[in-house]
Amino acid sequence: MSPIGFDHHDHTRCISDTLATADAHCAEEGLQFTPVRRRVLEILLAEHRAMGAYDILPTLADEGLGSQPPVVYRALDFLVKNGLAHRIELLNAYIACAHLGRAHRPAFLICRDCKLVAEAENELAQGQLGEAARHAGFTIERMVVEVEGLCPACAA
Amino acid sequence: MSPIGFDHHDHTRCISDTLATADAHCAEEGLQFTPVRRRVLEILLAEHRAMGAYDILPTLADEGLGSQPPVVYRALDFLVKNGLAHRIELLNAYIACAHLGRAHRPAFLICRDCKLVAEAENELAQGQLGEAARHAGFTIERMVVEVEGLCPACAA
DNA sequence: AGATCGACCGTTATAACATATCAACCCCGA
DNA sequence: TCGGGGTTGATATGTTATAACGGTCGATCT
Repeated sequence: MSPIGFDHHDHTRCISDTLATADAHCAEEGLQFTPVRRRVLEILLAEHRAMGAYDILPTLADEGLGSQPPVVYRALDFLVKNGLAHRIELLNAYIACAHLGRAHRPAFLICRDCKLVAEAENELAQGQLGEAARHAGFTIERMVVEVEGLCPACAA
Repeated sequence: MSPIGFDHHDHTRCISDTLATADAHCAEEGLQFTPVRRRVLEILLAEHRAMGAYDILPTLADEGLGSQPPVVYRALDFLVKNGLAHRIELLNAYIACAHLGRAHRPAFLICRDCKLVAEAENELAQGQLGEAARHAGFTIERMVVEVEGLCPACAA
């Protein structure tokens, strides 16, 4: 699985495909993919960039889909819980999942300059860290792996 | 380097050693280890647990060392910048460095139950993720690795 | 149909975390 | 003794996140 985000790709396609996959996934799982939730995912998908809840809110409000923080946070919680989006802890922000449908432990490459975020795979649980955790008797439930740096475009 | 935090150890010693090392380090580097900064590190050292800025503030205020948020945040920034403390992004909180003096890329094991935090070493830059980043042309500057789960005591 | 339940949404208010700004202070070196 | 860098004090404000409560709507049971 290669990082998605910094490379060029057919983004219109990328959006519609992901939305379709999300529709299918929710139908399969019996999840309610409501207008607010769907629209928030759509807004996140517009760019491979993390957005804060308060960045999303005005768009939602313009469209009469809820104008108060809890509306966005509830939608984001739903998306994150069901693997349709991820939270970027370094930015206190959210991003659409780029590997929808595939089980994965995500790792993020975050450009500190243009704020673009790429999603890669982390193999950490298998490595020395997983070993150290097991040795310490620690039960791993969730891993946050975020790398800050410069994307190819901004490095140039 | 083994994770520090879940195991039993002579904590009084752990505190005084770290403070002494910090004193020496600051003297060497020509850093001003002022009363506020030293006291904040001391407060963080009291437990292997992450503390929010607003947890630290009252203690500081009681002692006449500043009673407003910027005072704590400035001290925390100093400690983090100089490797005396780390910020835990998952918790929006801060913890004293447990491997003071040794160059390291920290990884954290965070117990979601008792909030104890252990500091381990992350080997990520060498693994597949580092490889993927290089392949994507991404320049790594900072890595955040935080693992949430259950510590041995809470799992029992 | 009416009762009931669960999931979602709207709204108000507030909690928790963080920073901008400007003035005052202190030490040290020119 | 003057000036500059770094630190602190104080006020105000910005940003992110949640608690709490009530209303709506559709599904299900009787």
